[in-house]
Amino acid sequence: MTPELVLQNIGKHIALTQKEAAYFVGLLKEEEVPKKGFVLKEGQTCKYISFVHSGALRAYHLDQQGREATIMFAIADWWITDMYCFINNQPAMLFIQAIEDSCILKLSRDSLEELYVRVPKFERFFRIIMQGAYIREQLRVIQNLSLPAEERYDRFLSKYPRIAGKVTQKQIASYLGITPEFLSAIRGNRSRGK
Amino acid sequence: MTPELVLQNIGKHIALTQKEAAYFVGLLKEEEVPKKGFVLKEGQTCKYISFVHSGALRAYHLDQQGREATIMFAIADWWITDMYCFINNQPAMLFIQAIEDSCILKLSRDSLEELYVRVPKFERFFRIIMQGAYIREQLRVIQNLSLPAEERYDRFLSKYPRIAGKVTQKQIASYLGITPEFLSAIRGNRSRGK
DNA sequence: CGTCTATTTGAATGTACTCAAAAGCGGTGG
DNA sequence: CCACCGCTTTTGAGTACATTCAAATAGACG
Repeated sequence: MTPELVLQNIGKHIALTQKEAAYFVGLLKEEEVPKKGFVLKEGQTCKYISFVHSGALRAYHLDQQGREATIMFAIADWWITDMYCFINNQPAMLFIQAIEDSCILKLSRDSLEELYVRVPKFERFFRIIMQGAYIREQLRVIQNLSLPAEERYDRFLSKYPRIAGKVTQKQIASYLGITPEFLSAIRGNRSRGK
Repeated sequence: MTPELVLQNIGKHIALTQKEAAYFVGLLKEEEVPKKGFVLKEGQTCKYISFVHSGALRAYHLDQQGREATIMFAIADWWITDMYCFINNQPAMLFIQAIEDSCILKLSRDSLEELYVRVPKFERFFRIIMQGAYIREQLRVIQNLSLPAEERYDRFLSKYPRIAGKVTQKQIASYLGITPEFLSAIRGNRSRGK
């Protein structure tokens, strides 16, 4: 796996010298994750933030009644982790699982701290990443509060068409906060024209 | 109003020299906002991110049916803005209104960009602020998806006791994503011991 | 092929909403 | 200081959106 994609991802927001790029790449750990393999399980220490080089991952939370709530999907060119636990060194609340065979680049918390010191431009890079993540979550909260399930489904499809093609309806339902049965009903109405 | 509180807020994450602090303070614009006054209205350009020096603000979104969804509350020592619109120069989606007489310090987008260039430590500061905001929103999404209204209410009270004391039930209901009538019913059950 | 899981369908149920009206509370002006 | 007005909160009846449970069908994978 060449590090081109991740360097390109970073290049969208900051410019690195050859040396800086080489140093950064040296901090990354490659990992191949087979479909259904776990990058993180609840209760483990979340040591890494991961860049998805190829494939697709899903982060979800299991509640007391054993129901899954999908927190996010990540396809190629996205970053994913259990941010709360990564930052606060807490046992993970989330499972992160491969939806298809995937290839990721992991950056540990310690490496990241070192990176911030050695190449402060990365403070900017991750400021922009965090900002984007915050905005997306906030838009999601607004939509969850103010739109009915059917419209949330529409918006999901139009906002994330590439993801929609890779995941099951059950997973979409758990992202939208509804049951698979109800999502099926929504789709049923729709195809019958009403 | 002395700038001590905001400097202390920043001092939690980065250390500034006298000069840097003075430069930063020079970028801020003070504003007194009376109870029920607006810091931002939907459709306006959101030019500022605001630090709450005293008082309390509420950000909310109005949907097509005219229902309010409360996005966040901010009391002294918090930062607030319509982040999506602040960052992307879009017309505001949110109203930001004072819940009580408040005093805020506003930092414009242009000033902030300049600040990032002149004092790059602020990249770190806002990286940490954004990170915290992202984590809070993500936890909120998890709880909205996996907890019933009654438990979300409990958690709100225990997580934000200082806010709970300042706001109406109607506002709490709109933060939790339920109607005021239903929140009232929850509270009714509770006081009757069940 | 056969097994496992995802999806669909339908009936019964529950959680939360709407609408309406009464009661409470806070602020304002006479 | 009290009376009134407007808004919040409570209460209740009827309703709607979404869930649960169960079973049938369809797809994916070894």
